Amino acid sequence: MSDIEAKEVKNIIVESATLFFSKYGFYKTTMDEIAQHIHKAKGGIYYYFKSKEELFNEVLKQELSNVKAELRQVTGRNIDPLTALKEYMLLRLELLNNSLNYHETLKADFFDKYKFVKDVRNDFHLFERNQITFILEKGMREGYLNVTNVNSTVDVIMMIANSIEIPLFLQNRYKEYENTINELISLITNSLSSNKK
Amino acid sequence: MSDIEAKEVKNIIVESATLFFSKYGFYKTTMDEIAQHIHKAKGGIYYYFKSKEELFNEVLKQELSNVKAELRQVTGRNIDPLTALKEYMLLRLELLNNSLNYHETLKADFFDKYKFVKDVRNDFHLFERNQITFILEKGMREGYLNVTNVNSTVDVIMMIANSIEIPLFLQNRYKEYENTINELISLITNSLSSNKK
DNA sequence: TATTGACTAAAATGGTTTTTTAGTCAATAT
DNA sequence: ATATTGACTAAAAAACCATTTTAGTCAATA
Repeated sequence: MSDIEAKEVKNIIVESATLFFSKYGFYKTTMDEIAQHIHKAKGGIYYYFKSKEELFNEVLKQELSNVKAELRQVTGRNIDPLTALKEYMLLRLELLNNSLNYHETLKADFFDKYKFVKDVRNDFHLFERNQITFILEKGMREGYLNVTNVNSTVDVIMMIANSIEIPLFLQNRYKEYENTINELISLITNSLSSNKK
Repeated sequence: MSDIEAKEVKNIIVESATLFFSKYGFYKTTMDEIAQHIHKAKGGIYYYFKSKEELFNEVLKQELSNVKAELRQVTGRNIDPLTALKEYMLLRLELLNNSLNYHETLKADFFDKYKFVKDVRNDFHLFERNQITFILEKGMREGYLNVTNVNSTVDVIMMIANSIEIPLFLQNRYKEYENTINELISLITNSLSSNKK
């Protein structure tokens, strides 16, 4: 079979897997139901993926890949850095709030049992670090921002962004915190802003 | 027996309970070992506390009461509000990092199973809200701070403070994040600072 | 009022069997 | 060769049952 068709099948598997992993999570999803849903034998999945973990990893990778693509659009636009940072943070939270497989990797039991998602998570963290660094450095060049140490500031923003994920996504406080998130972002941008105006 | 002696026994029970709860946590601690440790019959504990949960609640209450007492000293001192806020946040984290029973209430399984610690937690949150509000309002009066809405700002600070607890205390990232915490506090104070100097 | 210790009911634990499920592989089809 | 199948295995999960532990009670007692 041709490469294109092979890629098709692989994609179909991932699509089906995404469906089930998103709905039932990693544990409650069986390889059999993923296979049955696409009218294939379970063994076939193992022709494309060497394990359930690797399949989940691929699903997670694609999920975050979509998030990255959307976030890149914010960084790409030519707007002032404070607005960019604000929009980046808001969009980031909204997108991740809908990333159900990413949520699974935040859960405590998943966290220490499964190291196999580490690479995808690290990749995403690195991506975000780069995006935020890019925004801040642009802001510095153009005089909108006044930051003594960009790296340290990025560290702080990353720490905050990552820390609020658990209350927001796992404890279902997204609605409750909605207003405060806006204030949080204002506090951050206010702190970084030079008084150039 | 006199009130004083009764209070003594109650305190002894709480002391013993603190010992075991701190070491083994709520689940792994038995009422029997608490009783045996003070050479009393288990039934006796139920003369002073109506349940294991109530006893744990009392232990938690005292633990947080100590934290509150130490934090009040920061707020009480007559220093400039930015320094106060900084010291408050740092001390808060250090004290809570050592509050093992408080940590237990942060754990996911505890979180949704046990509502009985809700009051103590709410009380502590209210206390902190008051302390931070006090610092900010003092700062406003004296012209050190420039905050459009004190309540919203307190919301943000509370959200950040509470959010970082899980990575810090449950995921053991205290050391890893130590430098970043200082930067975080600088970011906050920098944002709130008027340019009075 | 305070304390005891035997008591109960419910939950936790341990061990065993059964079922489910991830992963393999030889056979087969394309 | 490249895919796909479905029966197979080993291991994990679930279900089951017996036993033990433990939270909580209470009548007796100091």
